[in-house]
Amino acid sequence: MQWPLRIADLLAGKAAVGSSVTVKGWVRTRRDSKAGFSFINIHDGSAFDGIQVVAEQTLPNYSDEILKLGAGCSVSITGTLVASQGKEQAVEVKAETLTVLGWVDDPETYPVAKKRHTFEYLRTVAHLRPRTNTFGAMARIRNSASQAIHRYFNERGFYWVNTPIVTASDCEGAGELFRVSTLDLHNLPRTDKGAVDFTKDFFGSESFLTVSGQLNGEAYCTAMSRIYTFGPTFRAENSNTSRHLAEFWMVEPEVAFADLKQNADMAEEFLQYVFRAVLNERQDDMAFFDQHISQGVIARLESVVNAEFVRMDYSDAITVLQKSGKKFEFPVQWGLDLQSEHERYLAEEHVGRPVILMNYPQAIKAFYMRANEDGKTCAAMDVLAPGIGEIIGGSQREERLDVLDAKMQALGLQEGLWWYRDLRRYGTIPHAGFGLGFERLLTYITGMDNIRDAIPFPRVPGSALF
RNA sequence: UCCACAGUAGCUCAGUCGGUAGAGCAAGCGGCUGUUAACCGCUAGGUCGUAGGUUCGAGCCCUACCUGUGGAGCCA
Repeated sequence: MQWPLRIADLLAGKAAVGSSVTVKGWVRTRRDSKAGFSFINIHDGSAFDGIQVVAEQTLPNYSDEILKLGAGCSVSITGTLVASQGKEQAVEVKAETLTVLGWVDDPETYPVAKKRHTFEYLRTVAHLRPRTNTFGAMARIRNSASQAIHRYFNERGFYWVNTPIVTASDCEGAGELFRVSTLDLHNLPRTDKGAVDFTKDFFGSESFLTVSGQLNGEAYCTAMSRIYTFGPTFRAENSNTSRHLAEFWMVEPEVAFADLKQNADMAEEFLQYVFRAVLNERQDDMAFFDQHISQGVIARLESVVNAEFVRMDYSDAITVLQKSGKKFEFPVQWGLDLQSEHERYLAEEHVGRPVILMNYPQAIKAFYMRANEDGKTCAAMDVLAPGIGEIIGGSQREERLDVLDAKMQALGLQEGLWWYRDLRRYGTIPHAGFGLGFERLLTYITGMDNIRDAIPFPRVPGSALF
């Protein structure tokens, strides 16, 4: 199939000046010259910039259509690609025909006017916000990062595994789960004892939306050696912050025959790979974020790409915090989890770039993390990034059946997760992996403040609009 | 869930001591110009988040609720 050239292609010089081209897209602005022509800026989403179309008054529909074009109208233009006389662009299209495909029915109330809007307002018109500079740029960067993630793993022999969205185990980890059910809430089936009878439910048992693909991922890891998941994840926590979504995308690699050190090395290489790809592929969009959203984001990413991440043991981090002389709201003491303020101090002030903390106390980490020889800590790691805190959490997994059994028994998990236990009964191996919140990665890349602006249609407590 | 702040024109906001609402941008019309967040002029645009209450009188004071934002907790 022969695909038509996009505006990005025209701007990149893929059509010769003087050749006939067709541009289809949406009007951003129109400026008229009384010399008898109009400038129309057209965007089609293929690049940060649009292309300028010059429409002369000799066009048959000039006065009754072209002079009425405004932001949001869709058009198809055929004309000649010419060198621009203006300074802001190299080429423009001299229109020979301009067809209006769709008008804006009420320009005064068109939600995405030719003016600055707050992100807060644009969330209320999320179906139209991809037409703005910021959200168009975000959509392209999101895609670029997604593709880079798949490429990184593919080039290293990983298989992308599609783990289930619906799960029957409510013990995948901490966190509130969304219930999935077809039972009639107004007329629930009951057991003899009066409890809800979930054997009558669609799946024959209580079921939920997944909070992580990791446990299923481990099953494929212990056969395919290197796998990763990249898909939606759901948390029903009532978290109202700029860093939380009820529905978000998570990347979870799982590597057989790997230990914690290799896991940390992978996390670093992975982040650098993705950052480098976005910096290369989306220079136009990154320049916009750097200039208008968060000054210095490009330099920040470049420094992360070029510098080795600092690695630090949890125990040493505690010492650093205690010796910092800073007054923290929450106590710093070995055995306690680190608070946002502590993580921020370590990444932003003490180190100044991403830092990988390793070997946390077992008691504050998940049951599947491998117990260390000291009997107190486990092979867990968190990658802390300046500005957002924890961006990656991972660990070497507990592969010893007896050690895992002891932990699962204490939590009452061995019945529901019998199959997870089987992975240690049948050819167990050392393995490790991590989880990365994709939208958090995007806020870090772009410098956007609110995670709701890093996903097309955000789902948060109290809102599942669009 | 907790704490704080906010809700006035399509959007962003101002509104003094409680006395029946104003600007900028956007929009419409006109002017000017190879323009580029164009510029200049004119016009239109409001049940002040909702429901109660206090008062002769509420955008303003009080109560409740709703919604949004920031921070905390939980986490990715």
